[in-house]
Amino acid sequence: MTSPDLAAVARRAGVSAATASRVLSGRGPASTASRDAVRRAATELGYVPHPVARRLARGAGTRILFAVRDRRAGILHDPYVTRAAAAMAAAVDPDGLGVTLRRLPLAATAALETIAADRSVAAVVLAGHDRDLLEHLPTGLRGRTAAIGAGGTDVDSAAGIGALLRHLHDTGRRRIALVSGPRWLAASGAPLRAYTELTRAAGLPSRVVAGDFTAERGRAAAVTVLRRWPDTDAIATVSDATALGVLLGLAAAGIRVPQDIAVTGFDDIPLVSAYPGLSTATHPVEPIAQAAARAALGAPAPQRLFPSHPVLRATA
Amino acid sequence: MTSPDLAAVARRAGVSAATASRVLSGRGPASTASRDAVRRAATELGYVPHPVARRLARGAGTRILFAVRDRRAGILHDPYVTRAAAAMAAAVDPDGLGVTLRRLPLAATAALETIAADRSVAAVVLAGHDRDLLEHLPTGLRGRTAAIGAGGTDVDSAAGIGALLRHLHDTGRRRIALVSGPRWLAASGAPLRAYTELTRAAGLPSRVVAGDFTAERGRAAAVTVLRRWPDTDAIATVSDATALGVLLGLAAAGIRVPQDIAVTGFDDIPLVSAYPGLSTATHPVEPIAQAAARAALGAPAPQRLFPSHPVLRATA
DNA sequence: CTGTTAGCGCCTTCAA
DNA sequence: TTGAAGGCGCTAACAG
Repeated sequence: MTSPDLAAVARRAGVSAATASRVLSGRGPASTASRDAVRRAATELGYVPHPVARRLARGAGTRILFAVRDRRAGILHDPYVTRAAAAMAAAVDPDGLGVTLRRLPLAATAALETIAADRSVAAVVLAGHDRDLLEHLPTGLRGRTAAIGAGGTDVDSAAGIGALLRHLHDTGRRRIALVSGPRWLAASGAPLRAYTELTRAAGLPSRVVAGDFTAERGRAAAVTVLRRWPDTDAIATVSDATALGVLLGLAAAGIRVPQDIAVTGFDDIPLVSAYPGLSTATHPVEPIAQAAARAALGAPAPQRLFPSHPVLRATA
Repeated sequence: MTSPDLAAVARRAGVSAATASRVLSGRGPASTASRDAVRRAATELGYVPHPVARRLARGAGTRILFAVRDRRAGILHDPYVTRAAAAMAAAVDPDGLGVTLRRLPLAATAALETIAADRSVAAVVLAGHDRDLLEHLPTGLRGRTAAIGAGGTDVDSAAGIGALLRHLHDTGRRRIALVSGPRWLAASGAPLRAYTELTRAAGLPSRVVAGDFTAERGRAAAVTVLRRWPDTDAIATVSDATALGVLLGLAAAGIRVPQDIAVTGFDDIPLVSAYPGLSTATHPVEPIAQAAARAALGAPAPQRLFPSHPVLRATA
């Protein structure tokens, strides 16, 4: 009842364990004859390599570490993070690997050194990084690290948010505010640049408030916008959560959406955007996370930037 | 720069590797003297056991498999699943393990056999199971499997939903419908029983429609309820997603919430329940998932049933 | 292209 | 209580 090992396969195929290993792992040469013999023996015996033994022998780890840099301890409960983690956990299943989730503080260098020394870690997927972090990766992590977000596998947020901004402009909005992402985050750059370019090109005023992807900050941002620029007629945000907070803030102030102020989100999270009829743009988190996991494991990255499409509903 | 191995620790402590192993793994006898010597040597060298080697030697796997039984392929994108998976991924980090996510078809026996034979799997956490599945676990999985939901670690949904139903009754609702979970799911039983008991005790009519935790089915269920029992004055559901669908369905029919019909959800998902002001009950998914993961790994289960508290907002 | 020989790092009988 | 020896299952360097 115990599964056969490599030796059994080799014996049955009439070759040495080394040859069987070469054939089955696809590393190293092997004649067609022995290749066939080994393959046949393997299927006949129902041989399945032991992933743990394999990893140990190769000196490779057995898990992907999804490291999320953020100042909030609760970041690991964030829908974006949980979705990405789950997608990776499903993606690495065929490889016999697992996924571990860990938060990194903003000053993450020391933590990365620790990770580099952890022999159970096969590869690392980084999120919430800034430029500096990517450029100063520990030597031991180079070649087995991938990033989700700016500089790595990412959604084309500039295109998605750009399209929303253009829609706002096309529908007559002229005083558009943006609730952006936090400054410490590299990924905050692209949407901000898209906004800056568009407002400048269209001769619109620039009204930016920094958010942090939470609804709470969105709400506060809405208040700030109303106070600083009372004639604002649209508020674009960089996440559905932020947009939800903005909606709550506007509702509390008795402002009608979209009549008085239009609102857009970003992410198109199914349950979140459906109810308020949030106008937003898609964010294929799962494919991105899977691509990042594969890239971290050494697969050639087929795609760096995943498209984002506007989804217009009721709020803009 | 390469980390020290057990042999190095043993050498420095003046004992054999076997003794060092016994001390550091906490298995097997060791004199106080050698115990101290080994411990000191280990900390001095900054020794960290190699998780993969350890697991191989013990014949244990390196990952927890979170197996979710469901008929929908998209179940792995469900917020409940992703939250649980992420929580486990964070929880097993200290053990050097990882988490893998996999869907199981309703007829899951064969899949479980495969899992039992997978030597990379240290333990299994099961969700979406029915009674039969738990009772017919493959031998190889017994002792290293835990379940989330009925019969395992679970939220006290009967209490949470019971409290909501009582609230509905207390506020004058007398024709309360329930959109339940799917019949093939063991966890659907508790809320249904709570509903049945309450309606019977209060002499109310029983109006049950089966849902499946999706908003789409919630919407359909609302339509069904309106058609079959037009005088319904409250609709309780077993998930926020379902409740959202119900809200959308009622809105489409021009029905006012809560004036005409009150609506309750279950889960209290932050972003989801906030905007419509959904009245719901809490569901501590993360603690439950962590407890299940620990239980699967052999830790004594400290708690089987986690409390659920009603959260009253605008819809009921 | 192939087999032999050593590991990978730890755990676990077994005899002392 | 301890050490020696032999795995766990597979891979990699090295002759041949």
